[in-house]
Amino acid sequence: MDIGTFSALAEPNRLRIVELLAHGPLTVGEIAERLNLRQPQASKHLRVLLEARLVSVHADANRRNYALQMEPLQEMDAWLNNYRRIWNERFDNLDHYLQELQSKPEQ
Amino acid sequence: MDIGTFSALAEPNRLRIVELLAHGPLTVGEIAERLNLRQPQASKHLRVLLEARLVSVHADANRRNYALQMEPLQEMDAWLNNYRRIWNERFDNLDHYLQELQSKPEQ
DNA sequence: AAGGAATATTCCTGTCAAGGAATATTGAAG
DNA sequence: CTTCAATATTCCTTGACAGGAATATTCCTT
Repeated sequence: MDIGTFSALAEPNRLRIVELLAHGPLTVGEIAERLNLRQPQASKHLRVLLEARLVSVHADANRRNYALQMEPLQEMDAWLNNYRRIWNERFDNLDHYLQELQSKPEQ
Repeated sequence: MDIGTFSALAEPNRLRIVELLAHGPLTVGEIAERLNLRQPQASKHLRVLLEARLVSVHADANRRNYALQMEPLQEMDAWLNNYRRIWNERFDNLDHYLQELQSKPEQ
């Protein structure tokens, strides 16, 4: 698991940017406006997200369109797989326990 | 999505602690030993993980057993759901594209 | 060529977090 | 009650990072 992903998402404004870009690519100005950020800060946060490969840029003349990149999130997803096993096991144990209760209803 | 989870995991040693605890609860000393950390740093990192609810403690006399807690990871999992939709869509699009190619093999 | 819009970068400052070293706490055993 | 083992906490220093303000860059328009 690449820690850069966690670091990038550990900042409130950057997390909001990611969630905003989930609905489609946006320009720096649009992001700054919707999140009530000053333009330089928006740029800086986007730079960090870019280095974490969480977004990509596509220059369109004066403007720059930032789009969400799924790879780091997919990596997170894959990383979580190890833990899903664990919490499923625990759930299974609970399940077995409940079935035990069912099979001996009045004890 | 709780940012505290990302912040806690954004530190290499803490991520390693979490991955270590995936195999079962451990004591502070065991964690420090296996990760080549000094005991105070291990304690401090565990404190952060505790505040992020990523681990729980169970005092056993002199020792303290730390165990992984799944809730924050499950929350991450739920948060990722929004994005799984997106990358599945894109995969579907690619899929359609490949089928188009198949239906017009020699063009 | 000049001006303006969109964006990036730089400099500065304050805050926060991490590691090292030392020390405090807690519990068990003699 | 003293000692020792396991763990937590404190103090200190250093480095990273975020925001503000100002400035640089790039590209379009006229």
